[in-house]
Amino acid sequence: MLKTHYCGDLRKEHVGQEVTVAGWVHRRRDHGGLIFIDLRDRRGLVQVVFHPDDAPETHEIAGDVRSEFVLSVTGEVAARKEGTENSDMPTGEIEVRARKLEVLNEAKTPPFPINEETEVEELLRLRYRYLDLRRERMQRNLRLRDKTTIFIRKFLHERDFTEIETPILTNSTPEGARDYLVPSRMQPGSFYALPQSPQQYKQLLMVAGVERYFQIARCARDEDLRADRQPDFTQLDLEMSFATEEDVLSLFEELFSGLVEDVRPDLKYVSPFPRITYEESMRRFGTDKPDLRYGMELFDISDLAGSSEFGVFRNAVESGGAVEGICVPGGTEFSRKDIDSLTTFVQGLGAKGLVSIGILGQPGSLDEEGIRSPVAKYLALDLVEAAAKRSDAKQGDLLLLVAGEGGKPKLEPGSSSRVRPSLDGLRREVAARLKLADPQMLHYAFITEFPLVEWDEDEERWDALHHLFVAPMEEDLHYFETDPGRIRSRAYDTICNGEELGSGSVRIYRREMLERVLHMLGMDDAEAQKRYGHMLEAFEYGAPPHAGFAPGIDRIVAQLAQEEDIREVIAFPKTKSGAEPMTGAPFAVTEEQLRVLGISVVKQPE
RNA sequence: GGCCGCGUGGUGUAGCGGUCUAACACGCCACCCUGUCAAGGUGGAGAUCGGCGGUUCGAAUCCGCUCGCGGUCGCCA
Repeated sequence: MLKTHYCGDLRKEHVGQEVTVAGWVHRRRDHGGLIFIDLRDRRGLVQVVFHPDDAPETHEIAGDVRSEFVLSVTGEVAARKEGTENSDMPTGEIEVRARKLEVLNEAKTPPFPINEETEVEELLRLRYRYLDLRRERMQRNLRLRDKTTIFIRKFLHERDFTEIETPILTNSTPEGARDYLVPSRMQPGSFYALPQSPQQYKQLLMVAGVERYFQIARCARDEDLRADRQPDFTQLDLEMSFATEEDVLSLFEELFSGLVEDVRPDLKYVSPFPRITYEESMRRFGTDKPDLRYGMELFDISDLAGSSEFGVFRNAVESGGAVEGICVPGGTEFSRKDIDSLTTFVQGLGAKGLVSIGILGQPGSLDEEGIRSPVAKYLALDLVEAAAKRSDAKQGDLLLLVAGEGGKPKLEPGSSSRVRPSLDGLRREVAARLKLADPQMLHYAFITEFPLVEWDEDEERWDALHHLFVAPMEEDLHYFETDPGRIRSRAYDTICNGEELGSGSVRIYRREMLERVLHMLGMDDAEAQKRYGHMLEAFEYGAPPHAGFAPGIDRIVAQLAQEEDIREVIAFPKTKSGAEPMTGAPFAVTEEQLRVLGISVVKQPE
């Protein structure tokens, strides 16, 4: 090695030793005579001093050194003089008195500061990702990610799981997200797909008798991106034979708890993890991934609003819609402008509007003076009292209500199916404005009993909500022919702080059941055989009951790192348009490359 | 694909119709400086305001289109 010690490791005990350290120039302080250089490596910073009297030539070289130069410095570790110690640095009690300095490489002035945590435009950071990753925050995140995967592997190996790799070049998934396709040269016109998840392989590993499998698996889905979605991402893929929901959920509760204690012992988490059914979650929070760090649960006054004088409410209910709301603690403090902006906000989510009712008086004995609302004159006092009671409103709280009409298309503003999504968004927005969520808290929970299928309006057929291999709940099997939308599945999600971390289920492991589901989704035998023949066949050879789970590593690490965006915990992420600004991917291929593959590119019509 | 936001020296921001010959901080360059640690001091270079078009006597500032980035809805089994 070109160094004997890491910069950040030097301490008082090294005083008197001659060491060679190597790293990057973090900062230089040139006093004309004395020169100080903070040298940085992966372990931290150490101050190097260049005395003109100690080594004049070395001192002279140090004068020409600039930020991010790569140096090798040999010298003696010395205790700092009385009064010049720096208690802010772990190495602050000592310094290296440079005897010899070698410039291993020079560096241009970086396009953004490496030595401080300034916000820099993300595109620029990605273009120079190798410099961005040199910064402390990114180094910390990369290490945290490493600690996370180390923990997971150790935890699962201790429980007798086997890590098994599955193919990167695989088959297209007929259902689900859009595939990334890879052309086959040897079979022109045929394509591989990158895995959206190793779902089928892991079930086949169960048939193979592995019993306990996991993989830290790379996956790819060609869909539009978000702060929590990258085109290629990593998930912890896991499957267990002879397991029930309880086995999987308790395993993951233990895993997540242990993980927090191992890598972020300074953060809090809830124990035990709440388990909430899908139906309950939708009713209480309007979403299947609620942020449980604060209250403001939804309340429903549809039953009362139907007889209201207020046309917006009455029409909503009479058309089969709903009137629901949340209660903002202390919300009467909101200004007219605050409420206007919240109205605009929910309209963006498909609500027709927002009705606000400030509770100025004491609930239970409200009079006209006791409520403040733009539509006060249409609202009967007993309706407001009832709403206040259901939401447990106190004096000073603000009720925010959204009404939606039934029978409208799902996405049309004012549709009843926009009520809960709007209130979910509103709840998050208000919580963010009032800072209701404890940033030190990781509020994990499990959501269970998802519906098995949902109606696809465009294709006019039932579609698997999760995927095809989710086992339906035994007691709902009779709905298969009568009311598929009511079939509950044995699927579950893990959520944390309002984000979905991953999902899983008890699987179908019998041919008949898979066929039954495929038929319900409108697939005939020939089609089923063509697409899922290998699964149907495998299930005929003694497939054991099994269940699995697949949480996203990127999201888990982002939360542990307290980052809002998974790009902050991915070494080389892509922009929203799927580009990778450093390498320039994706790129235009040559005619020759296309010819070999038997592909011709059609210009997109304008 | 829809909607919303942003795009000003190397970086982060200010300016939002004329006095902008574009300001501030950091960085950069030069000189001074032997105990600093976001060192200090003095001086200096550096942007025509993402691009195109329009409105106007006059545009960084207003409008349209476009590109890029981001957020969100659709989408993401």
